[in-house]
Amino acid sequence: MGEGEGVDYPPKNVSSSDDAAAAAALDVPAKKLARQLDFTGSGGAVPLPEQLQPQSQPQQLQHVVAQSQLPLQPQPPLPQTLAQSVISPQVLLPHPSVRVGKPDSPKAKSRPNFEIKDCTPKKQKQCNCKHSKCLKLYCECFASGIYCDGCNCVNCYNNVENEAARREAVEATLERNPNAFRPKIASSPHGARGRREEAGEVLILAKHNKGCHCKKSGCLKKYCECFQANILCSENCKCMDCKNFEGSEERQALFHGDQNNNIVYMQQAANAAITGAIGSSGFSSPPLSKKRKGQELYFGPTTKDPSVGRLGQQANHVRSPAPSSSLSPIPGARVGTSTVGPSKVMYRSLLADIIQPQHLKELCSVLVLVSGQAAKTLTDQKNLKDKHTEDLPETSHASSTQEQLPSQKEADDCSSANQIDKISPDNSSSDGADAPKGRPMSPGTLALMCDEQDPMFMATASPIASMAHACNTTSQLPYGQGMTDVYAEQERIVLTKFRDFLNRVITMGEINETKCSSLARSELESQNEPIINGAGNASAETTQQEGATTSTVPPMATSMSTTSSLVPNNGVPENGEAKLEVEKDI
DNA sequence: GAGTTTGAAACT
DNA sequence: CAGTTTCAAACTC
Repeated sequence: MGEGEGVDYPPKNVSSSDDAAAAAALDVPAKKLARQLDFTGSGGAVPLPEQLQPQSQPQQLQHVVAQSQLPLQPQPPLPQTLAQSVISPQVLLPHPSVRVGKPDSPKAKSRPNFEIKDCTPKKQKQCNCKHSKCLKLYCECFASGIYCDGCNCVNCYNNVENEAARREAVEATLERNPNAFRPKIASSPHGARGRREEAGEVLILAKHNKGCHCKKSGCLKKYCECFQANILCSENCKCMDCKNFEGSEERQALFHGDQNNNIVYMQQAANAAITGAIGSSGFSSPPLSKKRKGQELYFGPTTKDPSVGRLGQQANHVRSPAPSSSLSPIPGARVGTSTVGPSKVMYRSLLADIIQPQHLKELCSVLVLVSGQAAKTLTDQKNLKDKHTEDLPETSHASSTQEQLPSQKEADDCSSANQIDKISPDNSSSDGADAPKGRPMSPGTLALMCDEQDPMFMATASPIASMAHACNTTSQLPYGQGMTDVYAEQERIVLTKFRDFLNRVITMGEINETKCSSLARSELESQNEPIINGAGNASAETTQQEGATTSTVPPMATSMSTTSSLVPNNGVPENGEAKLEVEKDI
């Protein structure tokens, strides 16, 4: 069924998109809304772009609105963007639902929309609005910038048929709040290096722009936008009796007690492990902007002044995570290395100490190098091949020859560019916006490049992106298949190398696991005490590892020193140069 | 599935 | 800007 078809919606007062009719229809059911719309319509001063024409296609309209109102806003979480840009055909705003997602409606229709979260298809939200006509922010679809489609709403105007009314509503909403359609959740601008993903949390860094105002839910129910977005309450919040802070017993109990969350928890713990593996400890320092509501008591429970209470909480919490840990009856739930008491079971990533930041840089360098070399090698090969065929009667090969020559130039550019250190995060400015000038990216890649502004990510991505950019300043699509092959080869090699790297990491982790298991087992035997850490039962057969439990695992630096080994062989450069010389000779 | 609770959005 | 009302989602039974 199509968008806004009668099956899903009650009979509309307006079946056409006639503006006047739509406006009239709006007047019928709710004068408030009519007034609201008149208010904006008469204003005419709504700072909406002139491109916002009634004749605009929905998507166009949305892009226009989006561009006007969402210029520099922090990007929403990636999955949302992916969902919107790749899947949803009725994308209305590029920053749709940073509004917190809504779980599947129990009344889900037979043909639900889908969105992708973490590459997992998921039903799109479906509203149940009755009185708002889906033209107010009450409506999650409207707020997310999407048309209602397959929703259970009544008297819905958030569809193509009522585009005029909808547009007015958008204007009205924007007039009230220019940021109404902007993401509610923003990544912390300072969290890039302080990033830590606590077990049971996904978006620790993210922060609700406006903050919640919860009073009774303790911010531990989905009434709370922060909780629903899976982020901690921040200093932006004005909530009361908040339990959605780092170290909260209730919060941890919530995550740990619910068996349904176990899988999620494990996955997130794995994320934490991976994240924590970068650096010297499993968990890095606590986040800087987390409050501790329990300490509001010290400032007075009615303290609503953020400048006092929040900051106080914040400061207190930042300086001493230990108290919260000591308050927590849940051992090992999540502890920083500095907060672990002797009786606590400390979780430490099996990858701790293995990967160091410089290793990532090395990895990036290698990937860039390999990619450039692959491009050069491939184009050289093609060139040689073409050179040979050039001698033959020129027929259909002419075009392919023309393809390859510029490609060769690009390859050269790449190789030279690769000699420059492109690891610098400063180069991260080459985001998706540059993509049109550079290498055509897959939608997914493009989405990644566009939406992920995490400096760390960009530091990783930028080399490839900048390389692609640097390599394609002179040519692009016109050269078609030839470069496509090169890109494919580059991608293949880079991914292969990255896979190899990950395999190494996994191997190192497994070694650590084995040793930890042995240690746990030995302690178990010696102390006859239960080991809480799940690693304890990992392998009882690995007793041959006993005796080496105190030895340090070979640091990743060792294997990373073989980062160069990620390169197929060190002779590749020479090889490439040799081929280059051959070409010059030709 | 109906009724209640909750907090954001809208309104005064 | 604070207080109130409206609204729809979340939640409970």
